[in-house]
Amino acid sequence: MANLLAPHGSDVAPRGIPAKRLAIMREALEIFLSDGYGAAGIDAIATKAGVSKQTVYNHFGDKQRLFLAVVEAARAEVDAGQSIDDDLLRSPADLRNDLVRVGKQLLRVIMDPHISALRRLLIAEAGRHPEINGGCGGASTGAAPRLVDWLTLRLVRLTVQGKLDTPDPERAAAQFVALMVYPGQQLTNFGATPLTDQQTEELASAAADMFLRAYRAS
Amino acid sequence: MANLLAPHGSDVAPRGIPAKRLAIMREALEIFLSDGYGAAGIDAIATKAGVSKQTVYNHFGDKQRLFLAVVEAARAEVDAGQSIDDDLLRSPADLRNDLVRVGKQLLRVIMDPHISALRRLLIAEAGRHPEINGGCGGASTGAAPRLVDWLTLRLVRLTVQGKLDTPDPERAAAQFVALMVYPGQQLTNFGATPLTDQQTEELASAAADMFLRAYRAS
Amino acid sequence: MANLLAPHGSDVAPRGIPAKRLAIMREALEIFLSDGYGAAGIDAIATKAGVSKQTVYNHFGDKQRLFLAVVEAARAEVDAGQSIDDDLLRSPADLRNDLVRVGKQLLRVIMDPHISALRRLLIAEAGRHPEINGGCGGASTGAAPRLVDWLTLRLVRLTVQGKLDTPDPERAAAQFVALMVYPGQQLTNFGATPLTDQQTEELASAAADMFLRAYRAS
Amino acid sequence: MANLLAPHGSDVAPRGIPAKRLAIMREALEIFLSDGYGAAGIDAIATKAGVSKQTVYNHFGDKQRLFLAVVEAARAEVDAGQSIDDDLLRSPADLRNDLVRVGKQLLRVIMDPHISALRRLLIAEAGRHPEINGGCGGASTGAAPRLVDWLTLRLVRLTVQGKLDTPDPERAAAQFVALMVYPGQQLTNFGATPLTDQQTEELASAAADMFLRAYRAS
DNA sequence: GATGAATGAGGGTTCATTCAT
DNA sequence: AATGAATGAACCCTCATTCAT
Repeated sequence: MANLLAPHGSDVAPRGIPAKRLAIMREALEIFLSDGYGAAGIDAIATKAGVSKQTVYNHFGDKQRLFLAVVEAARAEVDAGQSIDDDLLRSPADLRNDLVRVGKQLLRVIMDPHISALRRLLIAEAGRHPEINGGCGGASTGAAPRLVDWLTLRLVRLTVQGKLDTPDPERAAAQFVALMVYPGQQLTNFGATPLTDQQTEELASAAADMFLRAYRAS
Repeated sequence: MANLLAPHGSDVAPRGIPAKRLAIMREALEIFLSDGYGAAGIDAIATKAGVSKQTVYNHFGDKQRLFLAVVEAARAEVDAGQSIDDDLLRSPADLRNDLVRVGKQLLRVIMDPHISALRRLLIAEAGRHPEINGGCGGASTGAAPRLVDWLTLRLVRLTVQGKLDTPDPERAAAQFVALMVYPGQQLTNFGATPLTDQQTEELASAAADMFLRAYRAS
Repeated sequence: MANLLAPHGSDVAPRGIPAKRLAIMREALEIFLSDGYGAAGIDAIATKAGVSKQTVYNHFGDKQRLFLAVVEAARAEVDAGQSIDDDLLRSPADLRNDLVRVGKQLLRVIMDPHISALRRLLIAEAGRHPEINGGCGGASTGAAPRLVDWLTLRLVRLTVQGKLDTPDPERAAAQFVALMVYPGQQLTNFGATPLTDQQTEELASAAADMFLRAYRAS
Repeated sequence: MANLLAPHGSDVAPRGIPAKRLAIMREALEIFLSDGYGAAGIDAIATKAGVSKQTVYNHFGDKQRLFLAVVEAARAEVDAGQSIDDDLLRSPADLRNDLVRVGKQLLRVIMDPHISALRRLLIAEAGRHPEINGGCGGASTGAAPRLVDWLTLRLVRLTVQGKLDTPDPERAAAQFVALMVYPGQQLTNFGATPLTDQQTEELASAAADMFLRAYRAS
């Protein structure tokens, strides 16, 4: 995996991607994230990547295509990297406790500074670069479809086990995410400022509490 | 009120704000919203407002201060303009029905194209312009604190009436908003594409259902 | 008159044309003439004119419009500046001698290095800048319609006087010009190398001789 | 012969010229003619010729040498291709008629769009590329020395036959050409716009008429 | 002989900003 | 309070050219 968001250490070109191309993408992502599309300068990207400006153009054609390539790669990497401790919610002794722990992990993943920055960038440029959305709806803005899928599976199992009563498990999973993430984004300006541990705890708790009030098997 | 988001009709300067200053702010907002801060050009703003470029500088000092002034005014206007039908959830015969109607109105307000565009702009620039947040936390990014306050009041009353059981009404209100708005933003790329009537209906229904499962008085 | 082709002395703005604008035009003409449109650089023009590059753009919009403005002004100046000794061919004692002297003056005007350079530029860019021709046909490429008119008048008068027999004086005038100018251009690569005095003499003589053989009254 | 100006059909390399070299020259000529030397891009030439940019450099060294090679080949081809119906002016029953027909053929050859484009290019770049003129004077700018030679021969013969009286047949031939070609170039901006049939007819007639007035044997 | 990758310099153009009036 | 003219820096992009293969 390309590891675009990693520190600049690993110069190994992963998928046969030439090292220079990778370097360009890494620096481009960093600059796009911090400056936005409009204020990002090809010159700065090239310099930071240690290549000539024209090399950037040889590889990507123009600024917009560079942007799209970088964003696509970053999104793929984010999607691939998200995961939650697989032991949770499997056969929980303390259901609320597991829910809270899942919630905290979800928040840590979704509110991760790099991911949040990417999300802010995507939100900002969505209107100006329609190609940015691969038809997959809002999921593309950096939400966590894979996490929702993972959670859905767990809810189905818990419902079968008689511990929950979720008439529509996928919807319930999405609701659990919404209950935490939305206020989390409000509190942090979409990740611009970090979420404290205490806030994380409170958000996860509140979400778990409402979730259990609504869906715990009676 | 300045009416920045209104069509260019009313040339009357409201609160003693000079007409030219108002024109500048109006056009600046429009351009900032459509192009973003970085790509917006003072020249274009001045031209569209029918004034000299230097007049813009005379009034606002520089681009950043113009941006902040415009954003602040727009936010104030948005905050002042949000309202919900005051008859709802007062003493509802059909509680779920009222909740759904409140939800739909909330969605219409929050997902309004102008407001969404402003929110996207704020999210995009939040990291680059720290002054944008006046210490009021996430609320400033276009959420609806007033709406939450309004809803909290209703929930308190309904709980007193014995129709609901909300241990923390303010939290419950915020949760109700989150349940609708978060998926709404996901579906529409934060308002870049409009929400259909059917989607609105479904989001409000799903939120009301979960809300009632969690908080209806037993 | 703007005096674009003159040495850089006279900083007086003639027709209310601002001095900087005039300086830009003067240097632009010089660079366009020596480098051609494509190779001419706005940067060099601005520097030589002692202004900022942006000032050039403020005045002329873009390179093409600058080019057209400069060419138009130069052409107007050339058209206004061409003249021939008015005593010639008035009531000539020695018709051939006057014809030769007119021919030599014509050649000197038409083969003037500055004018030739302008003509080469116009010829080179005619295909790429259609606006360059003001509908006046080939005359616009730097030929000498005014000189032809002047000569036509003389031929009419001489025919009336019975000294010539020109059935179509305007055509005869144009023919006299063609007889000299065409070989003159061939010999000098359209003015890129100067015409020697001897060549001038021979061309004028040959043209006069043929002209008289064709049109002298019998 | 290289057939540079022909449509891209014949891929046979004629004189042992490698096919790729020929393709490069062909496309280079086309681009030089349409864009001029300065605006022509090696990249575009290589792409259109279906070779790598470096191949162009391997063959021609640099842009200037490519330009000179191409121009030289094109000029050779033009010189070789010009010819006039050999029956004309041999022993004409109607001298004026033959002269007019010769004039029209001359005009068609000299005002041919490809040849005119080449002439404009040569005129434009003559000042910047001194090597362009192989010491052969004005003939190099696309005039028709071979045609003048051909015509001279005819005039000598007609003078011997007593039908004409040309004291200097070569000069007379050049004059005949000048009388047509110069106004033809003026009318068409040196071939940028085509000459109509009627214009051709008129030019040839006028030239023939003056020519006969001057040189018909009395 | 042919290529893809890379380069430094420069292209035209627009930026936010200031000065004189 | 408002303007037109001017600026230096930076923008994205393309140029002719070379190196390693």
